[in-house]
Amino acid sequence: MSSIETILQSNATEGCGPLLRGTRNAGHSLRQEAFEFVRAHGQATRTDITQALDISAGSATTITADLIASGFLREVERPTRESGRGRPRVALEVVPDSGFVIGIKLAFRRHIAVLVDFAGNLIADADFPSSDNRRTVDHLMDEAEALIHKLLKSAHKTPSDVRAVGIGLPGIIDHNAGIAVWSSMLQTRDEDLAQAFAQRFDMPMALDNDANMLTLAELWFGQGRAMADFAVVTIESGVGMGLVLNNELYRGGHGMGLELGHTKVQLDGALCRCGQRGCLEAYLADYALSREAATALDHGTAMAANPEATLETLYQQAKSGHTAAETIFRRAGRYLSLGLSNVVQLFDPALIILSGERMQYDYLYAETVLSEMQAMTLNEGRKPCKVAIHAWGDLVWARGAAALALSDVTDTLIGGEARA
Amino acid sequence: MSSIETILQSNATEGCGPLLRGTRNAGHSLRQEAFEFVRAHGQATRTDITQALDISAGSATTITADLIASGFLREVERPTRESGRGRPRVALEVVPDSGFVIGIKLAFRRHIAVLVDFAGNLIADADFPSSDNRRTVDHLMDEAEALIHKLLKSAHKTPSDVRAVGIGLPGIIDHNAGIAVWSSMLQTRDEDLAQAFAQRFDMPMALDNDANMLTLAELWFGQGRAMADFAVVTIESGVGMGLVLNNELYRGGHGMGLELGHTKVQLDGALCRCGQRGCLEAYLADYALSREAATALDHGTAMAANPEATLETLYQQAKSGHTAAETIFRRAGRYLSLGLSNVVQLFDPALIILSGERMQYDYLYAETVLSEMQAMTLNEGRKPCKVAIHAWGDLVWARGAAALALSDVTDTLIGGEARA
DNA sequence: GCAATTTATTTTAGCTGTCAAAATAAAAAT
DNA sequence: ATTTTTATTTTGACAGCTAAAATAAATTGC
Repeated sequence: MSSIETILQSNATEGCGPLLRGTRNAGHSLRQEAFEFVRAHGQATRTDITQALDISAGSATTITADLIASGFLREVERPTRESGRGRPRVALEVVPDSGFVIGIKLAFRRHIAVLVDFAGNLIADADFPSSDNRRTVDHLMDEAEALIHKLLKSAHKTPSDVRAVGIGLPGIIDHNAGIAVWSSMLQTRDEDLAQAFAQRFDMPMALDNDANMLTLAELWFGQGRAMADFAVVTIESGVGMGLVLNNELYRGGHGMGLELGHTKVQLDGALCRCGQRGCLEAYLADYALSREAATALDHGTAMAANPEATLETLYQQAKSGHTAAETIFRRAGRYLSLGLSNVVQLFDPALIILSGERMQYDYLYAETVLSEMQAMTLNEGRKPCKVAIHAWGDLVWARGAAALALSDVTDTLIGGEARA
Repeated sequence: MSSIETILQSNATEGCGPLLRGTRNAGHSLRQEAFEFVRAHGQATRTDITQALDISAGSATTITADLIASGFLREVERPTRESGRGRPRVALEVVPDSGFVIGIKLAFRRHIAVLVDFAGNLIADADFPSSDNRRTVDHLMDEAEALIHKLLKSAHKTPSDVRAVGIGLPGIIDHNAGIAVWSSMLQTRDEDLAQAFAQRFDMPMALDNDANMLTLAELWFGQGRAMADFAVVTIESGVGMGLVLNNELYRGGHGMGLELGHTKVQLDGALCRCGQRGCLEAYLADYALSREAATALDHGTAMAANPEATLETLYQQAKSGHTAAETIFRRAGRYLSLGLSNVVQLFDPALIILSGERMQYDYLYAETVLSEMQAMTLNEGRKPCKVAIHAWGDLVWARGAAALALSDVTDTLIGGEARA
């Protein structure tokens, strides 16, 4: 049995959002818990709620009645099941159009946005061309504005239908403050995007880095839903990581995300974009592979139009037996094993999800890489960490951003004072 | 200004236990919160509680009255302060002898135990000789029993005075299950120590690994008290780490602790005790240094009576300018920098505390090591991570174990149903 | 088809924890 | 001695639950 699991498009069972939140999850009101339980399971009966949240039947009635009155839940028409005696349970579900949120991924090449309803359904998506250059905040906001307009237009919605917006972009992002401390897309640092956004739009906005978006997507729509602790690792232009601890995204002590890519795997090792030496990224990222291509391949072949094409060529060469090209991927694979084993050693997650476009280079996630990783982790009596590969498309990132918006809006709308 | 801070004996201000638990800490009852607030601050007035927990003055009265009636709190006699007009606040404090707990560190060479009262005061300590060999669970329990007897006798207490026991020992420990999955001290694996303990004693027992004990000690009595996220790194026979996230000890996804020592810092690197190559430990731990001593020093000098003596010799040589010996420490130092920078990169804690006996080898924590670590971490706009060195004695470990017992017993006694 | 049985949900009455506001206490200032 | 100030306690009310009784809506067994 392989320990790898490849999932192409996880159109999960039903519902969205973290499952399994063990017993009563402190911090939230019962009202919110109940709502989230129903949303997580797609549909659920009052009795289910009674049992899951460990509350009395009476409370379930009161709370759900309240949520129904507020327009967030409704009873399902069609009968739930046939079997069993006694009064049948009647299922509840989230009213999908009780609210909509937008998730946006800002990136080079193109920006992507999705419109998601309150039940987590994808309603529409849109994209917008993006340059490869650094830009001003103002320019970025122009792009976001155009993207949002395009999205809303295609879905026949107006800005007033949108309850919140989640935005993900690469770089070091202070989620709490809504500040882009540093981003490869911006010309300047410490930009207050929350403020910039608020000046143009009248919707709450949540900001985070792209790796966290992806992790949220896994937590809300993917395999992480049933998992209390897991890590997501992406290899793209850089190496990113997101971490879920106790069903919640962990953003590090200062709320700015984690940097697996700049973890050192070799003293005085390969030169990294960041100027330091021996970073994991310097062995794994696009530029790390393509710069070696120059040495391995003929100059003509190697220096293709752009780095991506170079990489593609290199991959084809390796596939067809070119020894030097093979070696390049081989080493990258070994460093990936090492990096993953370090993650396991330090967090002991139940699952690591490898995600991102570059997962197509199967040299990187071949069975050997995974088994090498297992071999490199001390395994005294622990369950070995599972590894899953998710090769899903570009929309996920934006869906993760939508999840961010969704959880924010749930907190304020369902949990907070303000009731619709 | 140096970023290092050396603390010899932190007889902190007053009180014990985590400070600063931001706003109302979900999960606990208000009653427990209030008790913990008073304990954390040594003493606190009702008004302090009102403000800190953001509750009404009336509630503060009710809750404290209840805790006083239960015998856990009492009013402080001597006036709190002189200044100010109006009715003076009257301070409350934990009744120290409303309960006692025992903390035990089981180790090679000697076991240590401490008796701590409910206010966190150290009442007594005791030790007991221990062999350097693996032993049976039964034998280990014999030793624990003897140690507990000795401790209680010296303090003129009986087992019935003890509300709980915390035990720390090296290895892979499943805290939740109370099982020693693997320990260097035991002959066999997967030993159910919780059960073995319950058969001999009539007190609740909590088990954890030694690095976590040390971390708890920092969280309860040391510098970590005011810190929501921090890491503790120890260099002893191995390299251990404990992590506090959100004011709570993080034990990893499977509750068995983290393994910084077996994090890989070099592909195909130095051979580690665990059988793998390139572990951080293989560059830092006692055995890693002393095995190189054989090469660096004269055979006669190198192979001293025991590894510790060897290490001591090596250190003296390095101090007095022996180049090879210096090189050994130098390299260890650089790998320490690397290991620490990886911790920062992955967890982004506000503070790393270096702890353990071996901190005396100041080559390892010299200013250069620290600055090298800073240089190795990507620092785009983040606050640099502070590093503190704690050179405190052997008792800390046991005090950490006591903290474990204390927090357990607080949960059940103050928070739970059972009221004294 | 009708009563008995079973399971789900709603109603009811009551308890607990918490709050706001008023009352009381204990000091300093005048 | 009186006023002012601040701390604590008392009081009355309410929100959020719960347990238990009542009601609903099926199935099963005659």
